Amino acid sequence: MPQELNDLERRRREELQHLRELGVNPYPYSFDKTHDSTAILSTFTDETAENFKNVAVAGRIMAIRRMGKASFCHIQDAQGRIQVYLRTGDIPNYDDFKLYDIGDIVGVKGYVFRTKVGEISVHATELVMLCKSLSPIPIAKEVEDEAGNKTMYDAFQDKELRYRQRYTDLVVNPQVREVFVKRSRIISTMRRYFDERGWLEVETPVLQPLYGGASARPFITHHNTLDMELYLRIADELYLKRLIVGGFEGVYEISKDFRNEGMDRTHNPEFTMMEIYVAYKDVYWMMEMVENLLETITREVHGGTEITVGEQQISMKAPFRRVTMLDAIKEHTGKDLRGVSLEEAKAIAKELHVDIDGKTSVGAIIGEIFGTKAEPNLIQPTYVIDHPLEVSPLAKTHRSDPSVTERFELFINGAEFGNAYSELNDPIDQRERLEAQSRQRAGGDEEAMTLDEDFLHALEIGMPPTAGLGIGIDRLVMLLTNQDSIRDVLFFPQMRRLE
RNA sequence: GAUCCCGUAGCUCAGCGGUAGAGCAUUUGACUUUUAAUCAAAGGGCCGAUGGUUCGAGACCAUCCGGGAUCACCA
Repeated sequence: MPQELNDLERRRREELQHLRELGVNPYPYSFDKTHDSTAILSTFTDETAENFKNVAVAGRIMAIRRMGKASFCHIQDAQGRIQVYLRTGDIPNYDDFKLYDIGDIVGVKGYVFRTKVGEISVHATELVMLCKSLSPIPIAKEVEDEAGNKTMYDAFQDKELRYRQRYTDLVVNPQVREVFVKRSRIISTMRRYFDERGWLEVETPVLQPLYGGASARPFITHHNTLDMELYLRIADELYLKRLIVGGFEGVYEISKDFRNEGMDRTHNPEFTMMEIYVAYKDVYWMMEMVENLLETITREVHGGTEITVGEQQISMKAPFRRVTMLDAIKEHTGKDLRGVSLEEAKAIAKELHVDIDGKTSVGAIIGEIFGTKAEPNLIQPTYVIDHPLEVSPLAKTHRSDPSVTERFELFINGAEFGNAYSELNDPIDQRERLEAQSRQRAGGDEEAMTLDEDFLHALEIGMPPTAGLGIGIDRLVMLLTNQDSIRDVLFFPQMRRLE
């Protein structure tokens, strides 16, 4: 990439050449580590020193302090940092060390000791270059005071560079690594929870001839051989339900969905969704499963159920509060919309200054009022239930109220974290609902669902009563790692192409 | 898509009409337990891009490129 080298880059290439002339391979094949940095730091004591006479550590040089005939450096491995002490006479290639830079990856063999000031360090008897770094990394110096507070000097914090060069970010900013380790643990805990209950992890098409299962605009692509348009999936739902039709009684998928919409703090065009469908269950069973799942994950990641998110203290302990959408609106606006006409609903929306442009049904207006007036206030985990029929085309009608559906959305810290239904399995009802969506589509609503004849055929074959759920994984990770931008929980967030 | 803010050395930033600056990093020298190591010296910049205003622009104006925040849409 860099055609024109700056001084620093030129110098490093000269050092590389110099090493080669000395017969050193700057890119050797392997190195036998015996210890991680933290394994040494956490177990070394003056009494156990005998066990540390012969250790081998490896990592990236993050700091160098040269004092003529002796030098210190810190190397960083996947676990942390450890100091290395190099002294002329103790290693044969001490003179080469001046060709080593911050950013190089080295292997060190030696014995562990404690310096005058008390820092546990490796006294090198062997020093090996494992990878000469040609492009300098930002230097961030970290100081720890007596109280253990760490101060970062000159941290690498330009967000654009951090996102575009996540590898550099990960090298320089150790706390970034933590977020992604937690992300991995959240997903693996969820997977284990499902697997233990016998639900099957499956994979369904990303490239779909029709898209459905959510309201969103898709990415469109083209298959050359078939000469047909394909859509990147916006949801997994319709394929997973086909598998329930096929006889699986519990299936889940954790994978990327794609939505061709705006990007901001909480939206990336590709994002990770978990969807699960369990036969013979309903949405009330699902609520108990989800609160138990999220409490389990929170305990696994935090060691407890209480978390801090921004200014908020949130308890992830089950059970979560349940409230109907109409009650939630009444609670936060004082307005009761039970049984209102379209005209009355419009009047209330206007009174509440809620923008309902393009909303043509009572249900859609109720959904809008809820989203604007009630949702932001739902800080502690709350199941909002009984959504209007019109905004829930894939959910079963409520068993005791035909105007609403058996559905919940889970809200935490004012944002949605999950969406679940008693899945609609009446094929005639489903056809009518999708036809209504088609009419909205014809009326110009680009996000209305398409009519998928094959999906309807599957329902005609017959799907058992089923509970289904979707959880946005990225947002769950944001919540449990206290990050306020989705870009900070994605290794490589979408960025505009550079010139 | 709209509004506001930002773009100066490898990194973090100052400079806001008058000869491009600091700290860290880099180079040279000194230093065999340092830790933002220290001490002395040096190098390093198309000031995001293109136009304009001006005797003179890093700074003021316009357009564009990139980023951030808020809003709209959604998960």
